[in-house]
Amino acid sequence: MAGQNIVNICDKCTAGWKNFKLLSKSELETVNSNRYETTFKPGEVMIKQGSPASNALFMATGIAKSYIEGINGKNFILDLEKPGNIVLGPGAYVNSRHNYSVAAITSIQACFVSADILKKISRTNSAFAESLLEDYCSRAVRSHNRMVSMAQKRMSGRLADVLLYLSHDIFGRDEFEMILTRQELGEMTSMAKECVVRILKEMEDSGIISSDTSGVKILDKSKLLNLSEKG
Amino acid sequence: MAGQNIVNICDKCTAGWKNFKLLSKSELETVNSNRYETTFKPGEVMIKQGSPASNALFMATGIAKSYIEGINGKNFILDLEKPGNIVLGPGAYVNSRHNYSVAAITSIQACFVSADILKKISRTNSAFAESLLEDYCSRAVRSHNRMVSMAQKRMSGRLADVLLYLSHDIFGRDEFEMILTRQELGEMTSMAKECVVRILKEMEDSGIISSDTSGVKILDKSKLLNLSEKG
DNA sequence: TATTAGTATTGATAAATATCATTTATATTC
DNA sequence: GAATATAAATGATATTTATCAATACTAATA
Repeated sequence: MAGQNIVNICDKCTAGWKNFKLLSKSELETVNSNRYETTFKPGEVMIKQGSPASNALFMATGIAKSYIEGINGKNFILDLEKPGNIVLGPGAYVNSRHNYSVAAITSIQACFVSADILKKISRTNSAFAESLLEDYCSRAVRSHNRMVSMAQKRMSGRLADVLLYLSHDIFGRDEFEMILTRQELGEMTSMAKECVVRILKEMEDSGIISSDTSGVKILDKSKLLNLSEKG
Repeated sequence: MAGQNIVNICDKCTAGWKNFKLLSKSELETVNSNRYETTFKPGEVMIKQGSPASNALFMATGIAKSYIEGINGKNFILDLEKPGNIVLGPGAYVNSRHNYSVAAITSIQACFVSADILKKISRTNSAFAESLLEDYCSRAVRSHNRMVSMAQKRMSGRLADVLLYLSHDIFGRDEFEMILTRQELGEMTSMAKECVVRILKEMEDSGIISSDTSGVKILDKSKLLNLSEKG
């Protein structure tokens, strides 16, 4: 088994996927004896778009980005992955290829588990299968929200959405480390990095946030929510 | 049972969802005796965003649009639904609410089936559960493609994508009836209806398509593909 | 047929956003 | 600590896209 044992057995892993508790003892043992712990440094690619979707990825620690390698080498960041997340892209059930890449943003500890084993378990454990459905569906709902944000909001609204996402869904705090570069913020919001800089400055000038390269603090959440809603 | 019997029993329905063949005789009977056939006129709302996700919708004939009612009454069209499609939005596995609306574009014959019954069957029939996973995953892959299209392509590229989608995925022909208004084409591509008009005209002027209000014919598919790729 | 409502079209203009060039800051490495 | 690379910031400008206003078209209906 590769790497140091950050998680001795899956059911005791502090970052265990919530749905692992749906597994029987023997199923858990199967998963446990077929997982590969790995660590990643910031920037390292964990899953490569186009490669066979043979493994799911469980995030134990750190933050990663799921992103599509699009046109002319431009990326589009679909989502951020945090501890407790399972990353088993939809390609696993479509063409057995990863349809997006995943790369480490911070240092990461993670486990790879065979997608075939998870699929097999889902065939005999219906609660587990349903939990996979719930996972895909949650991501679908979030995708839909992203699409509306992109289609119907102007830059400040889209950037407000990402700041609220970081604050609420990733860090759970109003003050957080800015783990994304301006470039990456642009790849999440469909805007040029220079525009990210300008809009952040505007938000700072109007007292909505305080911000430097390394962190953001939300000073006036209601104004930020207003920006998000008014587009 | 409401409406006239366009589909006598589900396993014989000519527009049957491909995954119905995974059901046992008794499961099929359960579905069959708990479905409600309905017809819709163009424009009628079949599923309303925000309402309880108590039913799935099976498309028997006609074309519908799945759309999110977004900001300031603006819609965003997620997808078109054609015969053979099942529409069981992801909300069914998230918060039991429909997270988007579905409305008839053409005249439509469809069946409603209880979402609870489908969920229940999926718990004992793992092949059926897996087919649901495949369905959600296919839609996820398409969502991702849409997002890249919106984020990284200019208007002509996005509109090319929609024309190719209509041609390839909905009609299966190079010449097809234009069932969407310019407004709706804009709601699929995130552009103003006036711009849709102008880009269509440009495509016509450059010999890529011929087009009038009622129909489109793709004259030069390679140029259209090129537009789609070059953004 | 006249009327009406919705849709499509067109041109002019305004607004939003991207790009380019340059400078400054920050971090990393030797 | 100097050298280098990467990211951030800034201003000027070009491009893209939306909006507005007006007109033409189409289809349904009284």
